[in-house]
Amino acid sequence: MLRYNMSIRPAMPDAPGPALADPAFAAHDHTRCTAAALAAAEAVCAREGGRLTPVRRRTLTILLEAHRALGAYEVLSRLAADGFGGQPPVVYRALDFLQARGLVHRIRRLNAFAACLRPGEAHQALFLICRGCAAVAEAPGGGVRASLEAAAAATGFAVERASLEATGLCPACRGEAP
Amino acid sequence: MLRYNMSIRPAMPDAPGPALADPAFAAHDHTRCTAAALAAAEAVCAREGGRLTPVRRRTLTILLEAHRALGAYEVLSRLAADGFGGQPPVVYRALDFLQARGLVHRIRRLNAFAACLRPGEAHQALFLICRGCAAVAEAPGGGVRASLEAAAAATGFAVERASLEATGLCPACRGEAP
DNA sequence: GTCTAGGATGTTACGATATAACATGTCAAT
DNA sequence: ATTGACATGTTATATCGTAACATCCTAGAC
Ligand SMILES: [Zn+2]
Ligand SMILES: [Zn+2]
Ligand SMILES: [Zn+2]
Ligand SMILES: [Zn+2]
Repeated sequence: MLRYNMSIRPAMPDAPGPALADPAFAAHDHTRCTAAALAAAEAVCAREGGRLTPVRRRTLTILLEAHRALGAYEVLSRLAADGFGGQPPVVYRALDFLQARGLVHRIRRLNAFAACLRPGEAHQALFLICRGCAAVAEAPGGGVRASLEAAAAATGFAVERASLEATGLCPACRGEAP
Repeated sequence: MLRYNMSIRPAMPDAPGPALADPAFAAHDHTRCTAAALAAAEAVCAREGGRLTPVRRRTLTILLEAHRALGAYEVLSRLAADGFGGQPPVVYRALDFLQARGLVHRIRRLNAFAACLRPGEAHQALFLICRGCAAVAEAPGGGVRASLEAAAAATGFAVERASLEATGLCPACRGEAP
């Protein structure tokens, strides 16, 4: 198990903006999770239909490699740098495709997108956004989702999709700035 | 108890867009809840500081009277029609003020704002957004919030604010289009 | 009453995010 | 080869949100 900031992206401050999205602010082997996610993406497309075309694949790998939440225009500029069309619809369409298959999540509080860390598995994402370091973690939100459905059922509402996002302080930032 | 569409806004189709925000898709006396919310707003300002100036008061009553989620520019155009400044910062500042005091909620999935239905009471809002009729209900989300905090605690994350929003079908629309 | 400092509002200008609409291209099945 | 479905490229524009600065109002100090 590798410490993310120590070994995976040692010399890439990568400017400010929404940051890391890892399982729960915990370290992990990033190259491995990227490869796994890409393989899962192929499998999902094979199963659910739709082709993982070059733009779509590149969009996904951009999000996986960045390993943090990126704005659509940030993704777009990287796509353009790689020779793909540089207009907004290109990236929004790719993101739509990936979102529809659960390979990418949208984080509404940030107007940003992040690669899913559990592609292929049915799950409810819960995003924890640190206001100290801008890190974003995708945590399992199954329990929260169940609780939400119970609350909704009390009013007769049938939940189809839920967005669960919280802001606060990650473990590291709690120590620094309590 | 009055049936909202029958007696409160009988002749006002009010165009499409995000719709009603009532306690749980249930009917209620709207003039009463508007007056109560305004009184609560005065009390909150007296207690927490800040003045409920004309623009701010009017912004709040616009949301209360619309009784649904409104985009900032929708609110703005109504403010302008009432003689208040017609520039975006006017409405965004008023909305910021009201949000900071819990008198208005922001609904991120809709890029819209709705008057709080429990002003003055500490509470976690849970928004239920119907994809059939675009109605929006603010339900009590205390239980969901507790569940979310438990999930976050498992990763050492300290939750400060949470947005809980679900899309699905309201009771009425479930019957019509199951 | 005047002065003054902080807060509130008005206004210009711009930045950031997202989509509509249409043209073009690709590919696999007939 | 033809065709139809899907995918991409491109132009233009819609929608949402903020920075920065000028002006004004108001409450307390004197
Ligand atoms: Zn996920
Ligand atoms: Zn942090
Ligand atoms: Zn509320
Ligand atoms: Zn409905």
